[in-house]
Amino acid sequence: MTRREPLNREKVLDAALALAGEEGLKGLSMRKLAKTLGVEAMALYNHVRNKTDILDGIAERVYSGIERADPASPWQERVRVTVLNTYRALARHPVVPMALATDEANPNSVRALLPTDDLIGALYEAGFDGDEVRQTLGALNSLVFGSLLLTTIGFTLDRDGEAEQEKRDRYLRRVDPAVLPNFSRALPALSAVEPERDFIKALDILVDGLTSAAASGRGTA
Amino acid sequence: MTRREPLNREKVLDAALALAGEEGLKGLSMRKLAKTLGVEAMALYNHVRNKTDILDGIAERVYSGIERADPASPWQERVRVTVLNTYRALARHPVVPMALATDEANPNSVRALLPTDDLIGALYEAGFDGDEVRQTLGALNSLVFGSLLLTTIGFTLDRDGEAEQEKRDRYLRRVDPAVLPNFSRALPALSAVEPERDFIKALDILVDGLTSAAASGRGTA
DNA sequence: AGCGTATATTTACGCTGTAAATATGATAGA
DNA sequence: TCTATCATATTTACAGCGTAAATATACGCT
Repeated sequence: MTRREPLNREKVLDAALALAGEEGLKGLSMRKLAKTLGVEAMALYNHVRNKTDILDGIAERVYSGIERADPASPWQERVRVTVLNTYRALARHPVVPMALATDEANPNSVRALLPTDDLIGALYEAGFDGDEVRQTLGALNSLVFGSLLLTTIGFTLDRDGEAEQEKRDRYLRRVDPAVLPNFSRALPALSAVEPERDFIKALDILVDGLTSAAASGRGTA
Repeated sequence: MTRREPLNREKVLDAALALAGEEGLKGLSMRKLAKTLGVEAMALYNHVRNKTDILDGIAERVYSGIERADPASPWQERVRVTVLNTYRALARHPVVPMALATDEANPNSVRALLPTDDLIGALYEAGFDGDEVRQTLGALNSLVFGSLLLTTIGFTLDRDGEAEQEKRDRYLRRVDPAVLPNFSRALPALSAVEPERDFIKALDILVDGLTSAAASGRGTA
């Protein structure tokens, strides 16, 4: 009976990310998490302050995995790439936007703020002032978060194994064309096959808008 | 001792909306809700199927309160007004976007889908096809949700009475200008005084982008 | 050998949603 | 008026949650 090697913070966060990936945010509990590690719940508290600390940890980890844009590229490209990389990193771990949206987590490290710093840098370089930077940053973040959350919800498996998707279908099939004519016309096209493609289109519209705003702001065009 | 008049679904939903407004989504529990109604928790189940039903109910109620745009106005205006009215209705009850984002609620009634139907109608009128409608609708919804969630989080009171805002301030004051130069330059401007104004700016950029897309799509300009 | 230290477990508390059984009280019919 | 019915409210109970506190275990070091 050799003693298994002890737990540590990284292993706990690994397991938490994995469990949350399978069972969602609500499915991530200290007891279940401990079980996947072959340990009792309270053992986790030797490596992690509390559950919030776990959520902060995985948020921070995912944020730290965001690839940074080439600092030599023009500011529009830097904005586009940074935001898209943020989207992609978060899309791989939908728990993170969910935990942030419900205020259960906050990425705390400086490392996690680097992409935001890049973004702000690009916006300053475009000629925006502080207020415009805040407004634009908010718009970009909102689009990322909103897109991720909206595409995430409604696709988890239910307890009894029925996919939410089926329930949603059954519900949508009831839509009365007389009452919601446009909605029912659009129904067949409404489920996005490639959410990222849709996101990119919206992002491009936004970035184009920023370009015009920047140009007129500087009187350069 | 006159018998008090009985509960009903509407009163339960009223109280739920009020309690959630004061204590947030996590603070809304069956027991606390019952207490505000002077009743035991299980009494609620005579008027409401379960907690999800309550969340669905308040979501549906808030969605039903969205003011509809003038159907005679041009499609851009209809999009703008519908989306803005959605934002305003949800901003009055931040629990609703939160519950939707975490998949704890779904507005189920046809009445709640009317604004979306209006929106889709406007987009079809602009000349978009089904895929473009889905993509655009997603972008608009994402912006609404993202904006609301991002401005909601981080401003709730903590258990011990310290405002999150102070904690955030303390944290942000640590930001090292050498590591995050752009971030720390933008810091003073980063807290939005009027989130709705920022939202409108982003919305306008998006709607302008849609106008161009619609025009080029039809070859009208 | 024995002590200190890091790690893991046990037990317990107050909270959650809600199933099931019970109690209450107003109303309708005889 | 007495009683049966029925909607409503309460009580009790259970499994789950996060985590504080006390306890147990086992390793490295002197």
